Amino acid sequence: MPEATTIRGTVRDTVRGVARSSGRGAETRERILDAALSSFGTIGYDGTSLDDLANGLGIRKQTILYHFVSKRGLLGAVVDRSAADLNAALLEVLDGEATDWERVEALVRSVFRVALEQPLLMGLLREVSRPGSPAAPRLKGAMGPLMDRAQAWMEREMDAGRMRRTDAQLVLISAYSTVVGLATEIEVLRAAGLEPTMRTVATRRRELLRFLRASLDPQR
Amino acid sequence: MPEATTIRGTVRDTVRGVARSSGRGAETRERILDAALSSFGTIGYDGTSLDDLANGLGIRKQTILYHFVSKRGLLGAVVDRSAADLNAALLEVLDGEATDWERVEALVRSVFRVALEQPLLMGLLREVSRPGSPAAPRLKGAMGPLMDRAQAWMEREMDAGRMRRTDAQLVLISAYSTVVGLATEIEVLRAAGLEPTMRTVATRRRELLRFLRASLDPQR
DNA sequence: CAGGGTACTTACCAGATGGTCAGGATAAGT
DNA sequence: ACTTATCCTGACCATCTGGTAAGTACCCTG
Repeated sequence: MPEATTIRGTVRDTVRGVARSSGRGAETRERILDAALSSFGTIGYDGTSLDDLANGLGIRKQTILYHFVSKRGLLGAVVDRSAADLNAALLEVLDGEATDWERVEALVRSVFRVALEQPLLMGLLREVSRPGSPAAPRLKGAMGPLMDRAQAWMEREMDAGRMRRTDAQLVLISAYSTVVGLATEIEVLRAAGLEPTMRTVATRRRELLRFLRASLDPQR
Repeated sequence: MPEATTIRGTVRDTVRGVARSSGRGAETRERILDAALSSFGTIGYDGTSLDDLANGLGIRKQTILYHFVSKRGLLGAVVDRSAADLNAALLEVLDGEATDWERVEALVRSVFRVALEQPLLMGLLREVSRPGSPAAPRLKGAMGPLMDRAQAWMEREMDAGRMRRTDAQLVLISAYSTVVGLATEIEVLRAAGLEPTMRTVATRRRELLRFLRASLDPQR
């Protein structure tokens, strides 16, 4: 399943640490990561077999293991890359000049843009957010610092009276769940025979913004 | 993992069709279903091994296969029973005397009550709502008629001018996703080291009601 | 052209998985 | 006492799983 390979990699290559030898193998490596993201995000980690993954790529399973050592290693790499994508999108906003509510709005729009470009990524997040997932700690490690930074910023805003005082972490988790829930919603839509449109996603985004405004806006 | 076996089965036994011979084996059958629901809803269908399931029950794997023929059969039975639980809760409201907005509110409260009593059920729904799931058609078959009925009712309300005219199916799917998303949210909360409280769930419920009101309330 | 690293493959394996088959135990019916 | 049906189990198996070991082909560099 080619799965609409959406335009990726704008920022990624400069972000990812090792930068990989960039020889011929880098392309294969990238193709494996794409296919793995797709598979993990839809049929899940346990449901994914390395043989199937390799066959779908016209490659031998051992090639995957050569690049990523183990199945868990592959999952780890996929999570790292995806987290880097999300981080890049969010950092762009956090380092931008938008302030107060504008910044919140920019953050939400940024995340939803990523979700639209790479719907599979949401599926991966959902898969990996489960407590038993082998990559749960890794995700936490990759996304945690950013979440902490966002939380700290929110609390500073609260101290300054520009945000209503609430549990910042709870609000963040709620927002995270909403975004990840997009994956479920899209799948349910498809199961019901409806192709998800921009409108359905926009509705969710509007609802999230409304929730955030109600939680954070200092006046009322 | 005993997993807080919550009070189940009030209505179920009268609902489930076959009623099973109710001999000695019925108890074992029920215990298997409980354990399977727990396992499928947390570590997923693929992540569940019949051997582990059986060991956890102090039983041999063949006993499971005797009762449910195959692993898919077991999943099907779990889905059927869970769908029956949900159906019973919803039918109670749909056959009740509440009307208009009161009825919507009663439906939402009813579903959230079930979600609170049986959090595992939401995990199962999420697992089974995925396109590749072997039980996806079964879930559709079990829940579809009720959804259709709800949709038809909403459209009658719209025709009568008691509800704002929108895409009823889309609203229903959105609500469904929100409820199922509870499973994800609870897991993320736990992963963040927070024990989910009544408050977090209540917030979600309030948000869903707000969304429904905004979508359906005829006056603005 | 020798040597070494990179990319990928064939051959192979130990363990786990879902599933089959042939029973054994117990209780109920005749 | 004989049968029958229900419930459960041990022995066994084909297949698939992730993973290892040992190559092969292809660069590049000295």
